[in-house]
Amino acid sequence: MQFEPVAPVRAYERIVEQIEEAVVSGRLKPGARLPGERELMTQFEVGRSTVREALRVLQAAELIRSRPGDPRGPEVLAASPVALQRSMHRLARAEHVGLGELLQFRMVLDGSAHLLAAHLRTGPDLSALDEALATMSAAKGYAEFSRADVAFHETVARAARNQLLVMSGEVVRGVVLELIEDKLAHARDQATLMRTWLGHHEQVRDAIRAGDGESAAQLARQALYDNYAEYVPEEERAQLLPLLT
Amino acid sequence: MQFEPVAPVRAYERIVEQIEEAVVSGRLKPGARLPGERELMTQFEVGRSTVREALRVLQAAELIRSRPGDPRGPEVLAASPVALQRSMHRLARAEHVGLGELLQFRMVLDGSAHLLAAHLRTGPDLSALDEALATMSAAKGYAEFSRADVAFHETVARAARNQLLVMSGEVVRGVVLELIEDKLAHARDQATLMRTWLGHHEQVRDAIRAGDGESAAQLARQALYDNYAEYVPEEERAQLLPLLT
DNA sequence: CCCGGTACACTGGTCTGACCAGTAGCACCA
DNA sequence: TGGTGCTACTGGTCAGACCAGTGTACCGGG
Repeated sequence: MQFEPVAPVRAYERIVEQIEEAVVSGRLKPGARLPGERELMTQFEVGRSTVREALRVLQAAELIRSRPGDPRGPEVLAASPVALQRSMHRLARAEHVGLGELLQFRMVLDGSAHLLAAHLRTGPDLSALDEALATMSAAKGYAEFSRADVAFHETVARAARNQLLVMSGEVVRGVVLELIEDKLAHARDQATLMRTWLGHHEQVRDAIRAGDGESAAQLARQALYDNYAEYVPEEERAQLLPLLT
Repeated sequence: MQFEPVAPVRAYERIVEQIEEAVVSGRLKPGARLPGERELMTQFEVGRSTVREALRVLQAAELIRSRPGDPRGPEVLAASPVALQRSMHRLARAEHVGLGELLQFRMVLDGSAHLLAAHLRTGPDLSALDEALATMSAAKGYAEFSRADVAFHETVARAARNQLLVMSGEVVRGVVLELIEDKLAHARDQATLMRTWLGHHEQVRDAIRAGDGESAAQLARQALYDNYAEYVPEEERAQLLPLLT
């Protein structure tokens, strides 16, 4: 016979549960408004501090947002990956996940996304890719180019028809960039960098158009390796190689 | 010239920042204790409710845990993926991420983990795999078998030397199982199921031992497809096929 | 000497009531 | 009609209080 540890259930937790259930199940749609705190405390029959702690938790989870002065009450937010991103970011820092692992993970995700995109892409996807490329080549300045680059990757991930891939990719991309953005900012020749990236992406686009998943994945992984591996500590670089076969 | 939206910074947020920084940077190690709430309110020079809201947020992020009555104060927790899991779970439900996407994502992660494991595995990894298999074949009852199965997958992921892969795998596995556990529980012949899984895993183990990454990845993905595809809605099943080449 | 029980100081959880800065919406005015 | 000032009300914060429950130090009995 196995028993489970028992912990007292706090009042604010019950409130979180109820509201979270309503939001996550879709009963409360994004943009909808919760009653104000004073109203909630009569509905739940608790003190305001208890209501507030519950709202704090929901706010930390990016489920709602509340601003002082708004008589319409706290707003229900659309699901977004930023909570996921925060969690992963924290975990990466706390567990001392190095750039090597991060890059390896991104090679896996991006590679798979490209593979799937090549097989599942539709006409509109291809147009979107062309458009993203055009934006990239028209970009002046590194900041703008970087935004366009993100858009390109998102387009690919979307073509792969998998939101998890889109979001995880987004998250890891963010964490990777955060770790090396200072190094990138001081890169000697940003113009050359941008031209190289653009060339890479055009190759990828062509492979996806041709439906050649293996090539697309291969190109994506190789491009990541070529551009970022120099920032990875020597001893971690070996574990990236199996992904380049 | 670009401006950014400005939002007032709440007092509790500043507290969260300070404590989170201390925890995530490792200045406060797991097991360490924070001062009690009354002590914190004098240190931060705020009221207790403000301190409490900050602690609530940190608690929701699984960074600390506090129990009433403990004179040692709130405890700093070790980094764990459960916060990540909660975020992903919420997102999966709210965005209506279907079983198809989930399974696809898991095929990507597990496949890559197996590929890497085959290339990077060491002697102890192989022993651990053998041990996990022994536990599986000795398991009596489905619950025990399932635990051993999880352990096997974790061993593989660990052999791949990538914590992100380990954790993401864990998360997705959890969500997938949650979605179909009821169907699985009523499966007609659990004994046969278990025997099939065991056979799959032995093949995988052999491929990893042989260093044949492609086969290991292939076997892992195929096994997932064979066992779970029947629960995936017909129209989503097509997008799994590109991963089975 | 060790051990089980007890008292106590203190913890976090919750409530009440209050004040403040700041907002949305409305009535008012030009 | 279009701007403008007022006002009711919001969330953020504080102070003080009570309670159930915990850890520990103390104490008495074996």
